[in-house]
Amino acid sequence: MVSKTPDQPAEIEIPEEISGLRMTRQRQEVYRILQQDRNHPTANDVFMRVKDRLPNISLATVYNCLEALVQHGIIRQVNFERESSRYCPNLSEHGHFHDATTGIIHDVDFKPGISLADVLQLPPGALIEDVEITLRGKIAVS
Amino acid sequence: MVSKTPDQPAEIEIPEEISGLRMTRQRQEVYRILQQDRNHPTANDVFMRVKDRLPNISLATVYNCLEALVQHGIIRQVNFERESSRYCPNLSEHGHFHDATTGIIHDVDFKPGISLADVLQLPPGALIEDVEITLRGKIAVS
DNA sequence: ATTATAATTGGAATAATTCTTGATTGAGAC
DNA sequence: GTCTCAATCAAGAATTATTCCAATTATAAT
Repeated sequence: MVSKTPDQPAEIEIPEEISGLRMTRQRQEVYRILQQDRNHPTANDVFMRVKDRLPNISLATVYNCLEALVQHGIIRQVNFERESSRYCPNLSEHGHFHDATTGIIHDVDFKPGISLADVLQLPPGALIEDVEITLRGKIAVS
Repeated sequence: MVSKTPDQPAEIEIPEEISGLRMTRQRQEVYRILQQDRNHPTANDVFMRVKDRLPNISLATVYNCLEALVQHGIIRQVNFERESSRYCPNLSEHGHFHDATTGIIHDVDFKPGISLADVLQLPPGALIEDVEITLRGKIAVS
């Protein structure tokens, strides 16, 4: 797995509180990693990386932090089939394309001006709270 | 959980072989239940129901049957968040709306003439093999 | 400083699913 | 009909991601 994170990443300023969530040191570091590693890491991926800065952090805490961030709408949880959940700081409405060849997960945006509700025949009165669009396939080599 | 299955459902004819998969008794009964119970049952739901006809079947066999049917494109596996997988005999391209109030899962079709590839900005060369669209929300009472 | 509240930790527990192994079945050859 | 072989099935053990729990630590409020 290739990481694009530079050795000395520009520090990301993280406020003490986001959306009413107290940003403890652990939550800050977990969030920072998601900002830096855009490859949709799993909880365990985050755990391994966060230990560089917080050697005593536990996996349970990473799960707790991720859950708190998800609950407060600061990050999103992404599921592929029955694999480990992955986490993503991109809050815009978007889907994910999972390249079966490389394992890379690409964010997929809607074409401009299009929303999912425009193209689906939803049950009458349906109020959507959450959407998950996952695509799996290959990228043809040209 | 309410079942809409009548007590004496019309028997469904199931061929001996579908898509090259030998339709054993166990696979037939598992498939029959999916045809009859359109509420997207879990493996365990299927297991409990199939025992009426095959009292000696094991849960592992239900999993094996479901996997074989999925592999051969006879049914689809549907995942919601990290819950148990559910299974669905509707093979047309469609999504699922999970009503958080009732727990009911509704199939959601595309508006006529629209396909997902029309509305997404896919990575160049992407060949989609599988799509999963899951919506979660509530249905407003009018 | 004291108290109350919330967060963290490490390990145990859970639950869905998969794996393993041996028994059974069924289709075709004879 | 029965023999053979591969596929399938059954039962329980194993796995794995995740959650829970109880004890400790940190933070905030008074």
